[in-house]
Amino acid sequence: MDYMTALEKYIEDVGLFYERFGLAKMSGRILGLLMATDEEKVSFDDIVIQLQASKGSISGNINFLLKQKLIEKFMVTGDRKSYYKFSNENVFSLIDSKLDATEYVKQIFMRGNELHKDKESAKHKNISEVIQFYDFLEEELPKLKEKWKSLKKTG
Amino acid sequence: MDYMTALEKYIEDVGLFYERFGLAKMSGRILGLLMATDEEKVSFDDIVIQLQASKGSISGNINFLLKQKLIEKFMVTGDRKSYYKFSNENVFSLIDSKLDATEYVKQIFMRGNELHKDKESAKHKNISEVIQFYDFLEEELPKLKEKWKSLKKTG
DNA sequence: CATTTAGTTCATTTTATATTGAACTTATTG
DNA sequence: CAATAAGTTCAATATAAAATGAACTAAATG
Repeated sequence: MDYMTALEKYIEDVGLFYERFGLAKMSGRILGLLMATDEEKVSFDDIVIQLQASKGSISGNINFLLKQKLIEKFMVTGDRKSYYKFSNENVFSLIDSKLDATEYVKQIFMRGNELHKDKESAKHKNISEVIQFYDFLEEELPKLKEKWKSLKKTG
Repeated sequence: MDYMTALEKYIEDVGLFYERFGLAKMSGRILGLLMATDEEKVSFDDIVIQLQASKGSISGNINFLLKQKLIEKFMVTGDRKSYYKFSNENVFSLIDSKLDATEYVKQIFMRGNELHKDKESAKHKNISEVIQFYDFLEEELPKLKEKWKSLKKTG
C-alpha cells in the first residue's frame, strides 16, 4: 500500500469509481488499467499479474466488459494470446445500460398506475407525468446521440 | 407466495427493478408501495406492516429515499405520525444521481490520460474523445431538463 | 412524571455478490 | 501425441451489503 505507483493508485480509484455505477470493482480496475497503461498490448496474463487477481475473476470480468462493449479484444498474427484495449466505440455504454431501460421504467410505472382505482386521483396524475417524462426521454436520447455523432464527424 | 395480491406482486417487482439501478431492494419496495397504493396516507408503520420488514430497515431506507428526493414526507395536523408519498418533483433523481456525475467521470478519464507518456498515442486520443463526450453531456443535459420543464408548463 | 408513541441507532446475523483456485477444455507446438 | 499455453468453469470461500431486533432517544399524552 505504501509503495503504490501512480498507475496502481489510479487503477484502484477507477475500480471504486465504477463500483458506484454498479460494476464489480475488478471490472473497474481492468478499465483503469486499459485506460491508463502505456503498453500498447495488454494480454489476459498481463491483467492477472498487474491486478494480482485470479484467472477466474479476470476471465469473468473481461467477458462482462466485452459484453458491455466497454473493452475490445484484438489478436496479433503469430501470437495465440488475446489482447484487450479500452473501447471508446461505445462511449454511451454505461449511460445506455441505465437509460435505455426507459421503456422498462415506463412499463413499471404504467403497471403501478393501473392498480389505482381512482384514475383521477392526484397520485395517478403525478405518476402519469413521470410516464410522460420517460416518453420524452425515449424521444430525446436518440437525438442527443445523433447530435454527438454528427458533431464528431464535422470535427 | 401463492397468494400474493396484485399490489404485493407489484411491490416485489419494483423492488427488483430498482435494484438494477443500484438501490436496495427494500427502497424499491417502498417506492412500489407508494406508487401503487390507493391509500391517501401511508405512515412509517403502514410500511413496516405492508412490507413485513423491520423498523430498522424501513427507517434506513426511508431516509435514503428522502435524501434522494424520490419520496416526500408530509404531516397532518393533530397527528404525530409522519406520512410518506411518492415524489414526482424529482423525476430526474435517478438519472441525475448517475449522470450528474459527469464532472467526476470526466476527471477520472483526464487523470488516466495524464498518466500517458505519449500524448499523441491513439489511446490518448480515444480517451480524449470520451472526455469530450462528457463535456458535451454537461452542456446538453441541463438543456434537456429545461426543455422538459417548459414542455410541462405549456401543457 | 410515568407511559405511550414514533422513530433511530447499531451490533449481530442474514443474504447476496465477487473472488479464488483447482480441475477442465481446446488449441498449438515441438 | 505428449507437453505447454490460454483461457473457462464452477464449487468453495471470502467480502460486502442489507435486514433484524433489542435497546435507545425524544416528543407527546394522560
